[in-house]
Amino acid sequence: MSTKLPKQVKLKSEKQITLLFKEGKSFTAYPLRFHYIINAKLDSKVLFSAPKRLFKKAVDRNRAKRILREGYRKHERFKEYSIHLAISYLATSDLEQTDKITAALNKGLSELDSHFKVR
RNA sequence: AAAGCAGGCCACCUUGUCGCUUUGUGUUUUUUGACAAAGAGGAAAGUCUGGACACCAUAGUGCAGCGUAGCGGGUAACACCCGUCCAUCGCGAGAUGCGGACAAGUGCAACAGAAAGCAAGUACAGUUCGGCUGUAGUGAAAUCAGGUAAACUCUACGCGGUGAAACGCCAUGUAAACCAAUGCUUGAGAGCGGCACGUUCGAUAUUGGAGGGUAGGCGGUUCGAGAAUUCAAGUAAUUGAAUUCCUAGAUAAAUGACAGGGCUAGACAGAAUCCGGCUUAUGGCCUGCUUUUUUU
Repeated sequence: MSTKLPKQVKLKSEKQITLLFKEGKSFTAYPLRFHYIINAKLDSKVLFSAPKRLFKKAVDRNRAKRILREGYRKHERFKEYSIHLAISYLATSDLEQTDKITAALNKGLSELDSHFKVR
């Protein structure tokens, strides 16, 4: 596995997304919120979101999602997991502090790791 | 030099590594993987306007409604642009536009005045003896072709609706629903945007076909009122000709990260069918001009 993140890995289907947010489990690692479904039949797929409610400008939404995607891209192991994952950015500002965000991302991902291993 | 006016240009640059989207090359059963090229804006924004395009009838007629408004020109079109007159503002460079019509009708008008329309009328003079005419007096204006249309109104010109989630196709495909043809009687009702006209369709039967919803894919979709350069016409907006170029095309939505250098900081801000404009947000550079002051 490499550090690539091609199109196929993104979660796109509207049905699967609504299922993920409705049925999936979730936890928070401020300023991020993780939703996930673990199922052996699933391919690993991920989506990143930044709500329009909190980020009025499209530039900021793009930036938040790019930071998350770049942080996730470095973690190769998740691409082999059978998981559908959504990572949402739920703070209003502080997009400049990329360190904090990536730290939160790492924390959340390691927590997710533990969840996965329990299964 | 300071303050100001107008116009134009740029939108941090660069090297390396990793990563994203599209296209091409070539490999492979296919996928993956490889290499190469290209990859956000001047406002991509607000959705305020004018079109193209698609469907509803080839988008019709009258009324209503809405928009525009000196004059001339430009344009696919416009509420936009150019020229020019006028008005207002500014010492000025310049800026702004609420600039059609009050010889159709209705309405409105501070103060003054008898009176600013339906009711009156002071003084003097003239007189064809009629409140007929003139002068004085108030006022911007006095019985009249005064003012006012960011008052109703009138005139001229323009305007049908919906909006890329339009629309066309593929695949999946259960039922009374959908479509076509034939037949039949009443023409209920529907397209139809506010009304009327007009026009198209139109209930139940038979036969044939495969439609709608949901999820998915392809097209529409980026070659265009296109860009650059030169020449010509025009005061200009703009137009014509020649040559060259192809310049984002995503779809839970592609441009990012890390490290180094220049100068350490680098604004507003992210395409979503496509063009013309307007408006708003915003960093910097340049050019011309105006006023004031100083020096020669």
